[in-house]
Amino acid sequence: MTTPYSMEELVSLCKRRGFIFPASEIYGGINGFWDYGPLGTELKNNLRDAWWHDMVHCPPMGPDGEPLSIVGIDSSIIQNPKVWEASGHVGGFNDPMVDCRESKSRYRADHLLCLGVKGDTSGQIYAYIENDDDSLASAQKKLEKYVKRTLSSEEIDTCALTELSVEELAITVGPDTKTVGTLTEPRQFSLMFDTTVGATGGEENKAYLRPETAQGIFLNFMNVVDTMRVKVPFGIAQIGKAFRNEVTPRNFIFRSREFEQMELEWFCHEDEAQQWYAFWCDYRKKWWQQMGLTTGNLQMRQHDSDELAHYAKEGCGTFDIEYKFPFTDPGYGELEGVAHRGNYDLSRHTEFSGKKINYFDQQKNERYTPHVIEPSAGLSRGTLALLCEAYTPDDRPSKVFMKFNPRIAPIKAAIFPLVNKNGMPEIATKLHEEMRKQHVVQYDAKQSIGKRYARMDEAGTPYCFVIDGDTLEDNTITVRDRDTATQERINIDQAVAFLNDKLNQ
RNA sequence: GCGGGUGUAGCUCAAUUGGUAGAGCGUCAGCCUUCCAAGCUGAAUGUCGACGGUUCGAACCCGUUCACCCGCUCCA
Repeated sequence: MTTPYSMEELVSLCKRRGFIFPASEIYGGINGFWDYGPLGTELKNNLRDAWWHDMVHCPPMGPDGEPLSIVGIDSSIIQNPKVWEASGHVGGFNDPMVDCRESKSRYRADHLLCLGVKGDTSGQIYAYIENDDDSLASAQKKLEKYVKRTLSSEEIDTCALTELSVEELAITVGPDTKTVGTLTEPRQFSLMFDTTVGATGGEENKAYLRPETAQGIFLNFMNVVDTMRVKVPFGIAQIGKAFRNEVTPRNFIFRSREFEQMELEWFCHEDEAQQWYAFWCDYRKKWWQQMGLTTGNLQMRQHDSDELAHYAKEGCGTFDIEYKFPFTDPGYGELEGVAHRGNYDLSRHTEFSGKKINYFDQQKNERYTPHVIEPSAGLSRGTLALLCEAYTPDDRPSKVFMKFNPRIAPIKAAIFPLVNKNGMPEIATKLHEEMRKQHVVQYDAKQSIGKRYARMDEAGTPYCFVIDGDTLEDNTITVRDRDTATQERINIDQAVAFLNDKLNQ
């Protein structure tokens, strides 16, 4: 089944109803950046708060039935630049790229290898893609055609494309072309944002905006162990902005250059890591379902070994929780990655800083560097998934409504006087003032009741309380349900309890 | 980064072969209204994405640029 609506419709509603706007729009916008409007901010904050509550304040029970121990931190976006050398990001996020002018293809330079005849510096060189048998066969075929004979493996010289000189690159044939010299020189694509610390500037003061929040947690591992009386296994959580100079920002807020992450680093003994990995994969999928992603648009996917990140190679892999967005349909896009990072990060920081970063288990009398299971979720992407999931075309007057889970809906309820006279506004205003002490609610007395319902449908408000003529007689009001557009009548004194009850379901 | 497309009011879109911008919806005000964008009256809103050029005159033609969408590419 394909998505019954287009991304343009959703983007249009987000703009129209104040969820998301293009950043610096009056200046023509800026590629890869978006602003959250009033409703989008509420929505995102609700998702963020739900995560913090469910992961830090009230985490799930562990496999042994005991509550998990998780604490939160909020680390600086800018850290000592050595952090990113130790983490591998300075190396790993600086991929040299090569473009082919003829085939319009782009390759990672360090993923290209080259074939040539041994000892022959005047002939042609043929590039092929690493670990791609077809590409290798094609390159060898082209080389043999060029020298007009079959070559034995002893006669063929292989080297990395990055080792070629400018002259050699000029006589190189790209993987997907037959002419020489179509490949550009390898260019660095730095995925990390540079900035300068200090007013005087200068290269020696260069620093980076963090490309992930995780490192701030590893940096503070010993601080937390020394101050919080935590025992392994335990977790440290953090929510915050991260920055990446994506080559191609695309698909609304899905791949933006400034985004928010919700990351947990779960520290455990190596022997238990596999068990915790399975535990977190399972729990995190359930969590997303609880947030309202329940229609089968979620899937779990184990990474292939060749797509593992540099930090995950030591461990046992990465599981992606993916969502079927309208722009990925029928494919899926990553919402959260649950990675087994091994003890890569703590070990690297031990090595680069020279500081002791480990844990001593008094019971076992064992000192070790904990392994890490990392459920790393995208708050921005999660917000987008909630928007995509909620968007529900319908034949009602608004033609569409946002079917948010009440727990994460930006506005929980609206209070209307049926008509703006006869004492109804006074009662409605009083109810509104009572309700807003506990929940985000809106009062609206303007225009017809139908328009007010329609507005709330597009904002995704799950309940509308209406004070009508009967209220004056018997103290009852109607509650209109967003999803069914049906009403029930309750006593006005029970309205707050009614809403509390619905939001806690 | 490449190829294609789009850019006019908050949103969706018009504007005859170049003659200094309109509609619907929404928004706002008033009246009316006892339950689903109802009705009546009125109002506000655009440097036609930006810059430059051609022209007596450009939303329209040309160039550059920016943003968004689609397809490649990339994706910790």
